[in-house]
Amino acid sequence: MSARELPSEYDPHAAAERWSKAWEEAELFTPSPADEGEPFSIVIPPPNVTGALHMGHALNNTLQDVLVRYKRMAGFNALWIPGMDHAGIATQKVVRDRLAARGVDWRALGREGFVDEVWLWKSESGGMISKQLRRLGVSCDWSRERFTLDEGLQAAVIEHFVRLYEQGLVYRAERLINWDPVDGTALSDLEVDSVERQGELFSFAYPLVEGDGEIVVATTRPETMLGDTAVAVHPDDERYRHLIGQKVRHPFVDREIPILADPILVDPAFGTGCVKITPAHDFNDFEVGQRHDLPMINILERDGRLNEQGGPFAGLDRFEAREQVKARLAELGLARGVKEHPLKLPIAQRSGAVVEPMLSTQWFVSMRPLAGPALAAVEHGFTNFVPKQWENTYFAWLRDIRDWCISRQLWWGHRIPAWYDEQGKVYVARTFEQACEQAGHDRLTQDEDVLDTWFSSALWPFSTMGWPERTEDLERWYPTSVLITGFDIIFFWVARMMFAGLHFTGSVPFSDVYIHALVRDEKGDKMSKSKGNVVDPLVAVDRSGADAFRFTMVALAAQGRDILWNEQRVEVSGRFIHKMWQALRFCFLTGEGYDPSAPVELGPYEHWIAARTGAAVGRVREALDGYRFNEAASEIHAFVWGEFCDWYLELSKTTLYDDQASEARKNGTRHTLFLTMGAIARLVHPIMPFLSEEIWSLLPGTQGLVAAAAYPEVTDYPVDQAALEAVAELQAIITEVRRIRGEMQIARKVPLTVLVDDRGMVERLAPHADGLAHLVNATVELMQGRPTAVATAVAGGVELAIPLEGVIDLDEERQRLDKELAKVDKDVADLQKRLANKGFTDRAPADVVQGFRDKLDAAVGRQQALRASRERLGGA
RNA sequence: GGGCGGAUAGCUCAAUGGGAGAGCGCCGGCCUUACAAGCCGGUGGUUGCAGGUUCGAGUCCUGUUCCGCCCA
Repeated sequence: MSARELPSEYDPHAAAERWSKAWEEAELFTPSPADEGEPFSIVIPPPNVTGALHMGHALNNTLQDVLVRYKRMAGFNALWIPGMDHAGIATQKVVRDRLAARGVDWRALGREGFVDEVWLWKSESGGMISKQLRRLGVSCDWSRERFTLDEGLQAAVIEHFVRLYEQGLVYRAERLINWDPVDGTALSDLEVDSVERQGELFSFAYPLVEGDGEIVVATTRPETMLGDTAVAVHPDDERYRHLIGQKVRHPFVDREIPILADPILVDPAFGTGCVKITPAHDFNDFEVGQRHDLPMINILERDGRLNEQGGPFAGLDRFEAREQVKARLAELGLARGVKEHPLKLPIAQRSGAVVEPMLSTQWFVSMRPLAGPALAAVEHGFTNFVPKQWENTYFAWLRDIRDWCISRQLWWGHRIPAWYDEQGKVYVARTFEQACEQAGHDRLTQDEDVLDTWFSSALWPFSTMGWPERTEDLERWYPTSVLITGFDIIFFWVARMMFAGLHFTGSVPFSDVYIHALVRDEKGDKMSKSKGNVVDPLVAVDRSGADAFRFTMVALAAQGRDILWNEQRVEVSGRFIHKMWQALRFCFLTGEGYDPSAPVELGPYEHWIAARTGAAVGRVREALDGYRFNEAASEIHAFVWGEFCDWYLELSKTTLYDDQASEARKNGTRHTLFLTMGAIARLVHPIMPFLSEEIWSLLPGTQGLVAAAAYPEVTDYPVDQAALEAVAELQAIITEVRRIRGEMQIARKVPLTVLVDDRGMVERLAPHADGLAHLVNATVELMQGRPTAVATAVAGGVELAIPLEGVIDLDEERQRLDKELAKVDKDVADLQKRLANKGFTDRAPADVVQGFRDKLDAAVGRQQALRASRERLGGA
């Protein structure tokens, strides 16, 4: 490859296409359990099959890919399993709406017909996200892609359910549950959000059965009075004590309702101090009902209309009924006023419907016995959260856990493996045949309901590897190494995987849980469709390429902090890519004569950049090992831009453009340029897979794909202390000369002489004359006599003076030096004070104290040099 | 009501208890044969506030203000 063939601009889109294909063909990401290396595994947090890629997915999968690519290159036998979940409610709704658009009533298709439609939908337009993910360059093993409704995973779910049932941990019971009247299904507690709204508190009176007294209660849901079976007061409340044990008459239905005392529920200071009790439609009232053995009257149909218990209001929608109840109570003279009242509405996450607490027979998982081990595993460090404080969130939820309602009144999902005979007796079994065996006949009908999608997701880390079979994958890669996910599903998913994993496999499903941030817009607002501030990651990828997008994500991914997305940052990343590409072009432009087999002689700059590369490798590895993604990105950036490009490339020119330099030296320089570019390609590969492949493929002497290359190791790069010191000194002088040029506004083309007041330094700098000439257009001479009309500076405690006859304003220079001196005087005083403190020198670690002594020495050296310069100038 | 997180340069964010940094922005200078998407230099801070622990605090403790999130 010659410079002519290397385009002056990098084309991220062409590279993406080329390397995606190459990876696929190489089957690099499809490891075998028999492969060498320590196992490293990740399972993807499965996105919904209905989902489209959003910023959260993009971040989540970028971070996973960074880790997997890194570990793979570092010699691990790395596996990343992708997949999706079947998203019961969401998917059913999507397909239902599509059918409706075609004028088809989904119910008319029947269960089987509808489910067929869903599978058809999935094969045609479902799983878009899995195609979108590829555009990010993810290196998951698509050959192992899973879907929570796959055959194998169905078997796992059945096993899960049946075993828990046999162990008494799954049960069927009539309980108060969250009912979504719009989707017509039960929900778990987690699928209901509490939303604050301004509402009203409606008061009305129940007339006493005996006498003409009344008792006034207040409610935000007047229609629930149709299900009231008690009125409660506080036992110590003087106002009502005489009424306890009496009854009131229900105005609409033929029922007498007892007045009872309940110290737990009733707050005498709130409202009238009397509370209506609707045990079948309120969680607190349910408790009261249990305490006092009250009848539980369900007044609702599945669709939110009132059932026959609603008396005159039967058949009305709940909200319509509310208004009518209020109106009728007013007509009866029982209304006692309305007050504005802030309330918290339970809202179904998926449908947005107001959820109704309802008495219903459902399947539940008994959580207490499962939560214990899941808590202990994290408490004892078998699984570690990063950042650690998320453990609190996890603990809090599990310590206060309630039983999990897992049945859903849907058609799309894992059908519950339970059958009923004519008497309603239940038989739970892995198959219909086994259920028949249990029953002794085959007159059984299967439970109509399906399981909560999360009931199958809970098995994901091992069901994807073939559980309940004992597969080689499981043996090799389970438990997984780390789970990377967002904090919003610690309850939904992480906790459930923990107890399912512990219960069924006997070990935690992952050693680490890395919780990443939420991606917000640049103002810090949550992205949401309704706000219209959603950024489509693929639009950014289209514009700037996947690598720029990924680098931005990684650079912003600081632990424990939300990401404020900033489109500009992607452009900045693009510039970094451009920079690397230009560096590569430089290597080729100057590398035309490179002969890998010719003799190679290395100079101090080559030794210097090698040592610096090793140091950078160490920092990047450390950052990645600690999940400090942003630190890895910034270390790479600082090394590539700030050291390799800014210094080594420039220094290399002194050799490459020097007619006097030997071929071996030139060859050594070219060799080092290519070698370092190779290190850079491997170093950045986990973050920028496409660019790095492109670079790697162009470099001489590289083989195969960089994705399969070894990640650089610190020990690959020798540390040459002398070279480090020599270049550090050179850098110090160059920086000083540049500053003087900048401050005095002396054009680069004006050559300068640097007088150095130290013979040793002059000698040390002699070999770097070309470097000084090239970088700052300056030559070095030993300072003699007392030059005036000079700009002065200090490097390494040595006085530097640059003669500027006719250019320099001596008064200004005096002032500048006085300012510098004041600074260094204060510096010296501070350091002396610190070191004079016996408390410090006695108690601080020796290396810290020594560090400050060195700093003091340096400051004193600088101080002396500055004083000498200042004295030489004389004057005011 | 309980819990968690955040507050550091104009902006976005870093900083194992050891002299507060980066990127962007801003100011000044450069078309220097890799890169003007660039190069060089510079400016910029009472680390929200008040106490405390410590030889030493952005960092640990207590209190407090504001912002955000989770749970009930």
